[in-house]
Amino acid sequence: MNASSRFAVAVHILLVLHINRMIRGFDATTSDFIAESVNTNAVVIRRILGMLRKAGLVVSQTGVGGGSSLAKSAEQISLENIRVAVEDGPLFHPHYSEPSEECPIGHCIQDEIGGAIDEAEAAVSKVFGGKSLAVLAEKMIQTDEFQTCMKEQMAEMELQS
Amino acid sequence: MNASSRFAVAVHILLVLHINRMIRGFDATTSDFIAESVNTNAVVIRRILGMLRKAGLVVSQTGVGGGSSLAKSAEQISLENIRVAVEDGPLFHPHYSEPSEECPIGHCIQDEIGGAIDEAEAAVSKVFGGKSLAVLAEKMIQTDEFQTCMKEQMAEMELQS
DNA sequence: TCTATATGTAACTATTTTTGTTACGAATTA
DNA sequence: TAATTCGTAACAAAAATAGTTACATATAGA
Repeated sequence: MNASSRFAVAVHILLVLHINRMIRGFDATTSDFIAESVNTNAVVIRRILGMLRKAGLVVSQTGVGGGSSLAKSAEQISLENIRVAVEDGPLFHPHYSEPSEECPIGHCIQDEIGGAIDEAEAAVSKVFGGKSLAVLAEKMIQTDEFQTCMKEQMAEMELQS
Repeated sequence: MNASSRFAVAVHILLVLHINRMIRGFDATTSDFIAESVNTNAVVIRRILGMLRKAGLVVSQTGVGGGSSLAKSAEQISLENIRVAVEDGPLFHPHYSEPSEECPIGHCIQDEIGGAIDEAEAAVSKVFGGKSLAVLAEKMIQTDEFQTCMKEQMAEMELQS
């Protein structure tokens, strides 16, 4: 593996916020709730929520009844917005620890390879930029798997209340 | 930063092999020579050369006068060939440590996000697949920086012999 | 105002990945 | 046989990521 899992987790987090508001009618979702869905520690979730907050994708509130929710509509949030918010730096290293100054190749290579890398990154941005959280959620909601699982959960919640 | 620097180093290595054969007339280049250009340990270079060998991009020979050289023409080697040879696994994690089975989102998210990631990877492959080592080298050779630096080096080599 | 609930963040540990280094056997040339 | 050169194992060092505990701060509501 190459990159961190923050991107995938961030998408998961935002999907939970979106779906909780759309389907379950929650105004805000707590980091504990999200942590259970992702199956990790709530602090890990809060860390990523912090990055998403800085990027203006979510808002959070402390205290009773607090939690996080989307700062914009799901149509206005692209996967590229999410990626940029949580993955820092380029997809590929354009260089490494100081190539030799004496060698003509070491000297010039970084510009050449850098250009190719920039193109690749632009291509990734275009793909992710064209996919909104809303569309992703829509596709997910329509799967049988999701419908079945959601029904079970809602039924459980009814019983408990 | 996100990924390893192996890709950039591998491109550097192959450029050295190509240019040493084209310009300097070397049949094979030693890992020590490459290591000086990249400015790292020769074992690091041999490790990456091993991956490039497995991918059929270079051939190596032990013993006096040995070293490595390109297994194909530089026109037949694309940046994508190089990337695949040295970077394992996907550019992005499609998932992370087991999301909750009970949560409908954790349950379904991986397929949805996986599709987007596959598209992004395909875009990267296309960009890198369209760039050959030969074209990269050609561009580099034509820079003033390279020409100046190369002349100096060749002059030094004349003096020494 | 007091209490329960949540966040925000620092600090620390553990794990994994990558890189650097030493060492040495095997292959090759002269 | 001697001098090179590779291939690879073994280990150390460094960096990035993820997980955990702890606690100050903010908020809602009794």
